Amino acid sequence: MKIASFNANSVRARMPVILRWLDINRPDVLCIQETKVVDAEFPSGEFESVGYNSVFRGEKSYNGVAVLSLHDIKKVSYGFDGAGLDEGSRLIAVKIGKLDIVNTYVPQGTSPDSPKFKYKLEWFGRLRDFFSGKYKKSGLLIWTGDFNVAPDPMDVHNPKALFGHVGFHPDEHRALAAVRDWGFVDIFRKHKPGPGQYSFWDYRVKDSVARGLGWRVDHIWGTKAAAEKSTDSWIDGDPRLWEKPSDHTPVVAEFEI
DNA sequence: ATGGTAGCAAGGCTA
Repeated sequence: MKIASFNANSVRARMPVILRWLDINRPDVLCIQETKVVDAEFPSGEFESVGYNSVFRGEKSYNGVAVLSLHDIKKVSYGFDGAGLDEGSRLIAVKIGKLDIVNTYVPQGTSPDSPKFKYKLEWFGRLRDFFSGKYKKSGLLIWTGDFNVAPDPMDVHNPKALFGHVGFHPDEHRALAAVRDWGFVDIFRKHKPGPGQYSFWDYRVKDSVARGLGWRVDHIWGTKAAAEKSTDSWIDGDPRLWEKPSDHTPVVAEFEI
């Protein structure tokens, strides 16, 4: 089973990139964030025509999450409450085969002095409660998506300069670690322990990709049982270099399931 | 990288 996560920064603007990447890689599951589209306009027909089922929850202009799969997508729920009345467009949970999969677009936080930053920290707390209330630590659970946090100094290109910035702030590290300590393993890091591996390069930084000015904020984590089933994980930097790219690129993990 | 680019949607917000 090959599972991938991609912050598309608009699913409609990114259709050529997504379809090209699906054609090359044929993942069993693709989790998408920042779809930026209401459900009525989600391009499910285009995905279906290339073999992918899809479930999704979005809103106008902002946020939005989706899961595409070659297989049946079961036990679909939206947001922390399951119905999507609260945070429906940032969290979608599914079951595909033996794997429970939770796809999140964590609030970005804007800046540490913003109310949105506090909201981001609280969001991680609600997410931990969501996991502890709905899943077993011993189960086969994957948490993936844009976490909007680089967990470790090696996950940013300049940890000294960026320390304390949104995305690499000690309060975020504590909040993320509290979710991790419920029972998650960083599956990418299990397979690729070295530095310099990024999933996001800011559009606003000139030649950010060529100059290596990236961040690793997109993740595939799993319970111990899921991590033990993983056989490899990598970041595919190619789509960030294609025409009309997202500012993120896909992260992938394979499982012997 | 305190400036810059991209997306949505039609001006300003979000990232």
